[in-house]
Amino acid sequence: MDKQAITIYDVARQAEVSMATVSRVVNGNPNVKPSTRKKVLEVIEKLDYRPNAVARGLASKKTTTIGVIIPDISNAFFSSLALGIDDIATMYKYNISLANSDGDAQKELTVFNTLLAKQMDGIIFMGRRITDEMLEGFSRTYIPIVLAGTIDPKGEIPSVNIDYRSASKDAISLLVSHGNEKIAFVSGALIDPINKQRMNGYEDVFLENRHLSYSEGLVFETNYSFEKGKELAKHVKNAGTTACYVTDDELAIGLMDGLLDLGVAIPEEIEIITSNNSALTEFVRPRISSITQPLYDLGAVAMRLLTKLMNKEEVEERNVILPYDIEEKGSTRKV
Amino acid sequence: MDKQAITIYDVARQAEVSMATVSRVVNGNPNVKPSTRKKVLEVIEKLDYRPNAVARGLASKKTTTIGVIIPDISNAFFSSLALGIDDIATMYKYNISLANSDGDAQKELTVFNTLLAKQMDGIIFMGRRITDEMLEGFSRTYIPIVLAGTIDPKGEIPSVNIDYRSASKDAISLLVSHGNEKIAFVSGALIDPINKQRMNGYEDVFLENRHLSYSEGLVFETNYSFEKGKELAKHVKNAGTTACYVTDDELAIGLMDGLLDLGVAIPEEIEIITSNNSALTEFVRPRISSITQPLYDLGAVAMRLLTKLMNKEEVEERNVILPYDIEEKGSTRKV
DNA sequence: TTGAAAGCGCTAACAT
DNA sequence: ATGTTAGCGCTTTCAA
Repeated sequence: MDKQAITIYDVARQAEVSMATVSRVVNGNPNVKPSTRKKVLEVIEKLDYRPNAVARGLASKKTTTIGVIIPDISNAFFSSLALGIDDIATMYKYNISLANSDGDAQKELTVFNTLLAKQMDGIIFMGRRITDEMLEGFSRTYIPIVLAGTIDPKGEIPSVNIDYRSASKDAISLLVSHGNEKIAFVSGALIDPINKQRMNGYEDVFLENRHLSYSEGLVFETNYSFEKGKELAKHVKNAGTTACYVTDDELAIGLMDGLLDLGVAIPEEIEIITSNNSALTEFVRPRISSITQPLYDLGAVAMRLLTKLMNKEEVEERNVILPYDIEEKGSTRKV
Repeated sequence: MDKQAITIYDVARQAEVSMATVSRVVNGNPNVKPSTRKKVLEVIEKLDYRPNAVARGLASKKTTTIGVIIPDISNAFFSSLALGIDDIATMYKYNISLANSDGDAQKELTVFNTLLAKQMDGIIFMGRRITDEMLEGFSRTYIPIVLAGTIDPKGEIPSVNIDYRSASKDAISLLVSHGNEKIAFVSGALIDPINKQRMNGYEDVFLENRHLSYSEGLVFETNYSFEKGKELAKHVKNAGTTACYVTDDELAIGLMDGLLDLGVAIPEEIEIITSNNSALTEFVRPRISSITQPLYDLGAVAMRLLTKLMNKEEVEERNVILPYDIEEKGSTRKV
């Protein structure tokens, strides 16, 4: 027996008005005489009536719910974005349907489709890589989609990011300015567009500093995890590098931990700079220097952009680039 | 113009069958002749028909969506639970509506109500404290609710937890067995039921070890954050304690960092043991010893319990207690 | 300012 | 095995 037995019809009957009037009251439509509004409100109160959002969604074709596809909710980077998304969504009275994709292409597609079936008003997609199938799925629907902290190589989907290429270039240039000549590039999958951009930034540095020579032996591709970083430590050390740019914080922390185990002094012998400046970078000793991305804002702005798209407002820029900075902490030398 | 213009009716017409038959095919009802099933499937494919889950929800009174209320999505403890919830939810074909509450009582109430309005089939609640209003809200609805990693002092709401009292007692007893006599209890809000239980465990230790005397000066109440832990370091040191039990990992890491800054050797001079064994405890040097809670399982089991409740299956135990353990790492001494 | 009535797209008896 | 027919609870013209 559902307690949710009271419908708009019950309220209408008891208040001796039509369903339409109740609907108007509930939706704050001004075209209601104050006295009848009052009467309706009283009955609503008395009956403890709660509008059924599903019925409303069917009738109005709006669910006031947006879908969020996230690779890993327990990952500090993405959950920070999610927090920003949630805050702004709440501000604009939207709810969030959250779906973890494990970064699995098949699962992304599946959850995307169920999100569509559930009539989301919009979708925010986060992922390290976007498959062509996914892109095609995006283009086959008319509901607005925004990428947060996620790159569409074709630049067709509205998105919010920082300039990863320029950021990594700056980070690495900083290391160059410290006199480092053998700088390692420690990254997650190089096929990921975001890492491709970072790699471009790495290469840019060589173009500007002709005395440096690019060496494949200084590029390390692995997975985003503490353990992988730790495993990599000896290879990084053996490569004779004196500084590393790392594309993920956990990876960077693992790398540093491994290097410390090998007796390497950080930052005296090897400098490290990472990419996300998540809280983790503040928890370790020494603190890890990092590119600072406005993680929360990346999510918040993406959500704000989505609201505009959902309202069919004009948006001046569909591919938003947020500013970054570099925070020098304990894992890089003071000069 | 919605691309989602094709309805079950369109399919029915083109396939020259009734809506009911299409519905049967879509829902895998076996009472359909293979040949007509095939025909319907073809039309579905051709038209790229996707069932509207909102309409289905209205008609069937099931949304196959569950609500999840979480204090902070970017907190390692809760997001680990969320991951477990999501995995099992996906396994049982449920979607998740996620709502961040900031641990704010008012917001919890608000999101709970919108979740009800959106006709969730069930709700998983996580929070550090449950207000009476919230409890009353829970009791006013018939949809199943499960608490994950969250304590209802009255024990009325189905829940999944570990035995926090016993766990903290064990952790502290370990510190006693190392010869410590002044053991600090460093906690978040003592009013939170979970911390009350831990406090009880702390007190239990004194009952069993008459040579120890309880002192208020050894109980530190603060907020869950790295900074607060760091601030607390000097007070903890000045209190002359030689060991601390901490109820939160970030707090513990902050405390350790602060103590290290003060030149205190960990674990030689002060031992630390924390409560959640999140990945963070592995990132710092020394590694932090911890009670190990099955975080993922806490969420997974809660979700599994919820599915049973939603299916009106008999459940033997509505208040599930999962096992814990203690992992001795670098912040406690080997004996 | 209010009401009547036609859907929204689907499910679920009930027939056949 | 298939079709008919009511709804599900609400919004939204269109009239009045």
